[in-house]
Amino acid sequence: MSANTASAASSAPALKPQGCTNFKLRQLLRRVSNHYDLEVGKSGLKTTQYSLLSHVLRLGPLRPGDLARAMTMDASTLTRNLKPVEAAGWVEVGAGEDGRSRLVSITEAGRAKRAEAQRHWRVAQESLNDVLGVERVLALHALIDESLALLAAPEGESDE
Amino acid sequence: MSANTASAASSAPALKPQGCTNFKLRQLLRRVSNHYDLEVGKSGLKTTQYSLLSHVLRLGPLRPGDLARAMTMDASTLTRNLKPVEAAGWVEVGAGEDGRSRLVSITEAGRAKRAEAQRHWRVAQESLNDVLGVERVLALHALIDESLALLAAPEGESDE
DNA sequence: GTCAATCAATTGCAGATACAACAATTGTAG
DNA sequence: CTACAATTGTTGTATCTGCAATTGATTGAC
Repeated sequence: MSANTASAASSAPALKPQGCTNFKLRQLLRRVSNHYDLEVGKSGLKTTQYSLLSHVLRLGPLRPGDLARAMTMDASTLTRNLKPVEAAGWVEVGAGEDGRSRLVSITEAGRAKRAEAQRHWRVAQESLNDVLGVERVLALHALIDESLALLAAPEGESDE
Repeated sequence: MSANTASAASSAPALKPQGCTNFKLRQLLRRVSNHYDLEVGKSGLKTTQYSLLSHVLRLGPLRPGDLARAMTMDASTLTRNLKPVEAAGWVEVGAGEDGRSRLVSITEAGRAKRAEAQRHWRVAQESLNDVLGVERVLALHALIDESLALLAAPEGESDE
């Protein structure tokens, strides 16, 4: 795996990456977000809200904490992101088993809105595939997935 | 799911990308941002502020609009992001030639702070290179740069 | 049975992001 | 010289983001 500095490789002069990965990612996200929002926004959903609804739909009723973990975001961020979506009646946040935990579920209106937004999302995704080229998008996805796996949460969910 | 993923797209019918590029990018940015912030934060700068300072340093005194364009962000975002950095005395926003335009420049304190932060940034970048592998980071940078070029701003910045 | 440690979620705080609307200035046509 | 368009930047509004501290509830230790 860690083929570090392939010794005397013919084509790998082992150049160091130039520029800041964080900044580059931010730049790209801004552009890509804008691209999706232009399309998904037609449904009245922000693309972030579409992602949120999709996760709640797929992962069924679940606790906020688990949802946040599944989406790789801070629990407090999720709490706030749920607010407008809940206010719109697209999700419900009810009581969980514990008195401390809750359960997030999608509503009927949420299902409908999500389905509507999905059509727009698909257009946006196809359009992105066209602009960037399917192979590039595939490569990007693969890199992101690999990177996410390597940058696992600081939390210890493995053995302990 | 399929066990293929041979990647070689020589003649394959090109499978479609799975998942939402926007969401994936957001996930990765969250993790990567956190990674940088843990290190750069030691200098008292957010990584975004480090990027801002670096651009002001490199592009010399320049107008907010030009800076925003260079950083691929909305002008209004820049206005606000400048606030805390200006309040800390790291940049100055003075009058431009026009009565309407201004000029953003880095201060001495800003230069010092940026140099300090740069040392931390370098640690974070090297660390990221280690965790992800230099080749992966290089590939990611290349993909991002290509994608940014293809997703050029809607504005007409043609001919130059 | 009581109290501390733990867990789940929220709130305080600070910043990042952008679209739309606005204000100020400058350029230009008439 | 005036009225209108174009340029430049900032606010209003809304959302996204996360760390630290807090609230509320459960569990574990004694």
